[in-house]
Amino acid sequence: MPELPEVETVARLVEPDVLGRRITGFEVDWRRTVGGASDAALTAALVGRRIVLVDRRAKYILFGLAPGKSRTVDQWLVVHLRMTGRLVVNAAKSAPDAHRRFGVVLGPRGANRRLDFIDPRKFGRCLVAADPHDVLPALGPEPLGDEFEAEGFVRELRARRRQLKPLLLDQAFVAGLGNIYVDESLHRAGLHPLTPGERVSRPKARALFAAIRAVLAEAIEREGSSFDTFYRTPTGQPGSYQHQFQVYGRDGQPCRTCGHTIQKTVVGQRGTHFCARCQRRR
DNA sequence: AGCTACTCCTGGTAGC
DNA sequence: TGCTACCAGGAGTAGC
Repeated sequence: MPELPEVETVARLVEPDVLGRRITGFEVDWRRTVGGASDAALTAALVGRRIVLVDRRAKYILFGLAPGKSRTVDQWLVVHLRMTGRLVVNAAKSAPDAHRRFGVVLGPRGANRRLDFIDPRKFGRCLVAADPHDVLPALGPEPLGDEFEAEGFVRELRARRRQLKPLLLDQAFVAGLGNIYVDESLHRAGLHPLTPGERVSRPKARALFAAIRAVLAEAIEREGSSFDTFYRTPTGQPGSYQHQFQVYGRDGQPCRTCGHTIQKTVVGQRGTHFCARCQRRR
């Protein structure tokens, strides 16, 4: 599932193909993907503007749009891939994928292009807004950014009664983590997913802070994780971090640290993988 | 505050 | 082989 490393990879790889291009049109295949926005509203927000920046916040990809020859962003295209969303840049005249839900036609800079949003399960969203805050929910710090620092994290974590698994999945607590990287981070830090935040020692909380950053950075280096047919980079390549998984999807297999069998349970309706020996419950 | 349950979706797979 | 039933899961929302 696209989480921070996958979204970061998509944003980085799609950027050179779209930056500086002007939007000349769009094609809506599934209205709900654009939040129900009318063609008139989409035309007003998109057509005639140029993509002048590509950014990421949490699991959102942000396209900054500027009118005319301006470089000042006055509209945003905000994309969330959710479970099965993909972004691909195609030739403007090519036949769209059967699962395409939305396409943005990009005008001349060489051959015309089209930014296609492909999403078999239709959970993803492509929203337009004059201010991203109008469509983004409350989001915690970027785990790889400067605003994410150890002391603050330790303090916040130990102030919560919530279990670590749902707490780390909460985008308002830390932004960008999803099911895979929460399980991997907890294993690396040696913390049981059901441990309440307030029961985590200071050293363990620091270890978790470091684990989150290390896991995410390594996953970005490997362009994310691909273990089913869904996540691919915009060039069609799978990521390779799935080969580094210590617990996710490894239930029934031996822990690479201690040999104990990896378990899978359900926590808050989410499949949760852990090693009961490396991640003791206290 | 924070829990559970439900919703949105469909490709893949298990079971028969 | 062919059918049905069920599952995965990010995040928003409702109800408690």
